[in-house]
Amino acid sequence: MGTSWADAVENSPTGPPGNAGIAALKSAYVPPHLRNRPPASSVAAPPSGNDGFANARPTGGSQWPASRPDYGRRGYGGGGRGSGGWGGRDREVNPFGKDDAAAADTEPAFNEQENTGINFDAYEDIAVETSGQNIPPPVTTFAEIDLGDALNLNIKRCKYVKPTPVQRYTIPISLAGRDLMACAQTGSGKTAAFCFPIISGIMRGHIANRPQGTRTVFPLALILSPTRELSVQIHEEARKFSYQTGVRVVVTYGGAPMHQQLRELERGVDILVATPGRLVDLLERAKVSLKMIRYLALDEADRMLDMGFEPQIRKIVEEADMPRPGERQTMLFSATFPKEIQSFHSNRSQVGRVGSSTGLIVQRVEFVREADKRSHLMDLLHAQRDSGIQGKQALTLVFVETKKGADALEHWLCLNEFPATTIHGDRTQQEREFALRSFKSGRTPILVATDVAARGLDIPHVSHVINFDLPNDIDDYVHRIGRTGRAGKSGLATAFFNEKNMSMAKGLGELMKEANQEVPEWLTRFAGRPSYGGAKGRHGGGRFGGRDFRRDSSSNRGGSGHDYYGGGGGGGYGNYGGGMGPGVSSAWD
DNA sequence: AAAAAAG
Repeated sequence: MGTSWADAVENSPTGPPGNAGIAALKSAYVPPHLRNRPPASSVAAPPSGNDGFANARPTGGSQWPASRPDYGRRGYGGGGRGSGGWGGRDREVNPFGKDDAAAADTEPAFNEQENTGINFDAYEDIAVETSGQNIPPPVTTFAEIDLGDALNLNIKRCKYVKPTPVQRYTIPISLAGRDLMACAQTGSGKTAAFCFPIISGIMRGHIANRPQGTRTVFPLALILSPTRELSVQIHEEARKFSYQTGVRVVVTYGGAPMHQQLRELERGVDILVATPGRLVDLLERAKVSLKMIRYLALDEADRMLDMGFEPQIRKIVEEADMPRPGERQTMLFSATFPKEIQSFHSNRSQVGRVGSSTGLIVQRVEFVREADKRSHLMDLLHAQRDSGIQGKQALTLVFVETKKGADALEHWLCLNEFPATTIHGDRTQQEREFALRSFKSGRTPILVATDVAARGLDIPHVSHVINFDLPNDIDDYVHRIGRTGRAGKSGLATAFFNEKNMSMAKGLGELMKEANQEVPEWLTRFAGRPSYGGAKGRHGGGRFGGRDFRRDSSSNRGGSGHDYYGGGGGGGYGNYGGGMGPGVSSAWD
């Protein structure tokens, strides 16, 4: 498999040694039965001197004071900074709405965690490993990192009391100007993890003047995500973090009229959140230039580096005017990373993993013949309706394989008086967004979805994920069930398994076993069949010919393993040495 | 083989 395009994303072939070193963290979710084991930490990668932006000069008299004494004044953002920032006449809408009344000073701290939606206690015991040379140490409080007054106030407004593990480890790394690759779910505070350093860096960094007198805009940071809804979600969060910092965040995505997005862009943009297709369009129309990009963040990075996105990502990262690696900071985030992506990083990489919330999900798998799926689904829905689970705030997400299948199932559910809606790529963007809102609000507490909803979407109160059709890739399964058990809450995931899913038997069984779930005997039996067992992982059934590295490393337990040492990306994976021995071979260990 | 992402 050609890796050069991904190398362009992540590596610096020409830069000085280590200049584009991917600093990251490695961590492992530790289920309750294995906790209280000391977290491993290894430092093995070659030096990474990518401090290109870490040592951004103090701003001196620039318009970007590290802290803004005027943050209390609404609608003021200090205009006149090229294409970025809020124009003086613009009034910045308060993204916190009425909640902001409680914003700062008087809010008592003791119950704030309640409101974050993140069950911090569930994260307390997560072991985190980092690997790489001279990794900045993790922090335990936001106070330890100087993000600036305005950003700190927004953190307070968000009612974040202390950083989540992914934030504790990645923020210092990012602030030090290092590239990183981190494995974590959105509900674990991932968006903040890459937004805080970007916002902080833009505020205090020295910003060269952006070209004037052109309608082209020059964002300083680019955040890419694989679906429109995810981009919208990231934008909403990023707006909160950047409120009254003077840093302007704009989102662009397809399926919506372009002129409105263009108007937003022309009002100034510092951080651009985008889906690849629309961004390519904007680049070709010269509406956007990437010349000034200092930060590139890929959310759901494994999907972004997937074959289907390759041409677009290549255009954006290689063929447009984006600064090369080493001249920009690159951050990759995903809940799963196939080993091929890791090998792209070669021996400069440091790969991380932060507690996936999968351990908080009860996983069940049931053998359901294709023809029985609907009635079985009906049984489940009836049961949870009767037991009151399907209240207003308990949502059920049903994944199916095809768009057509989604429509059909939604129709059937509605006929049977189950309030359902559907989201998939054949619906208009308006319909998609309406469906998502209707689901979130509980108006239609059943959402039938294709994989468009599998990744990254943070929907509170999804109590049940049903894999009506199982995916063909264990990573997709991990992403899908990650829609429940968000932010440290518990959730239920039910999968319908039948003879069409034999290729998943081994992977699913292993995954469930390692997550300390009850594995049906029949599934183990299927997994043991030589014709099915492990064919996928070993011979490349996945998109990358492999699976999430956690899974790979666990399948390497017995033997020849470690193909990542010699593997494709031109380099070792030696940094695994101390941190990822057999004893720590899996996320679920 | 399917889904997503431009119109």
